[in-house]
Amino acid sequence: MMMEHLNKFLNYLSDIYAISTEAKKEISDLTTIVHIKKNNNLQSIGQTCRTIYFVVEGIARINYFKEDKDVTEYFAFENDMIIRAESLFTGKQSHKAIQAISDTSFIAIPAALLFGLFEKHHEVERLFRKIVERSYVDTINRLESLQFHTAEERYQDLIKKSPEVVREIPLKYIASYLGITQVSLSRIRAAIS
Amino acid sequence: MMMEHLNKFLNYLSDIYAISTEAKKEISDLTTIVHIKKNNNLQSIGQTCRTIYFVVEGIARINYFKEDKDVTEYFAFENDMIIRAESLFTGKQSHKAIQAISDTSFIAIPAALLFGLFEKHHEVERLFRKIVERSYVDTINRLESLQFHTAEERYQDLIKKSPEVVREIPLKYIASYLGITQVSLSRIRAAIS
DNA sequence: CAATCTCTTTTACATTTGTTAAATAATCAG
DNA sequence: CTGATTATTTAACAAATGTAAAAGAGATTG
Repeated sequence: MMMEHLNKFLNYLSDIYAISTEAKKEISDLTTIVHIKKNNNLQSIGQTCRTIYFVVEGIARINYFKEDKDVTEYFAFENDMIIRAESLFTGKQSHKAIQAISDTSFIAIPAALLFGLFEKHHEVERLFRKIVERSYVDTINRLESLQFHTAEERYQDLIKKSPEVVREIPLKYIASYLGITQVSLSRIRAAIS
Repeated sequence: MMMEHLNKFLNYLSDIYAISTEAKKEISDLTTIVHIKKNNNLQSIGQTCRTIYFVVEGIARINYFKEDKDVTEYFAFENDMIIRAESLFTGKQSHKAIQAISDTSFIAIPAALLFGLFEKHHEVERLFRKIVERSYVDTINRLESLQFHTAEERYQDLIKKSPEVVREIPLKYIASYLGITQVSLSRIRAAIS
């Protein structure tokens, strides 16, 4: 485990909720680092998700197939958590994969071990609760955007909120993330420029 | 507080995560019951949400206005929690309201007091974490449905998963919940019958 | 029960988005 | 560098959804 990678993760955690040095140490002991090459999967479709990931470097996405079409559900950049929550929290198999969009380094934490820490360190459970709350709020906001904004509004919002997405991620992935086809996204891009 | 109402709520909690009698007692002490008449608001747009609700009886929804159009974000039936998470968890004002669709009885819990219990009763925080996790998973699943299913698929799914929605809720609310206009929903209904 | 109000459907037309295929541009491997 | 592969755009047409207005159905109230 490279120290600067781990520190990036610990800083991310501290910004959400400060925990004791002791707890940080025990969390650190659970981490391993995983390097995934561009376009390779970190996790495959069909597995039950039992691991929590954090992107130290690079870009990743959660994706699935809807009638042979590759749909991107979520993008994770440096300093983002990436969790297939619908599998981790239910114990059901995930029909989603985690894929590296560029060469990416992840910190991996076995969920069962992290959950084990909750018994001893109440504060770790609190930290994790806050992480889940944040992800939940992000998802609610995305739902609102998909529910009643036009595709063009959604694209403009994305440019504004995450310009790095449009700069660094293939448009084909962005299209399905926005809930439209690539052809439609091309048209929108042509119309607004 | 009517006893059977409180028991309904305590049973709901037990099904998610079993907690001690002591903790149950302390949660119970935080609850009040609120009756809201059909079409009236329990919470209005513009407030910061500081209360957690549970529907004991009746039907409620979370709604907001997008360019003068009334959009339903969420339906809550008997035995559902109803929380404006994007405000409660961020401290920001909510641009969403909670409205009773029929005469509805809610259990209300001041969030600050509940969060206060977390200090003394680790198990209460765990219970609440699990509630948030469930809501998060539900939202992820709805996101997936909005992202890449047709309006007709979304309507059919809703009938299958929640037939009571279509039976008991005005179609104008269902339309915006599905992300479409009422005219479009009428067409879909005509097409499939 | 009649009048009014609200909800739902229908119609006609405009707009957006999807589909398929082809053309162009960009990237990658040898 | 060059050919091959992959990504993006464009075009033409089909399908889905939106908009506005009106008609019909259902509920509510005096």
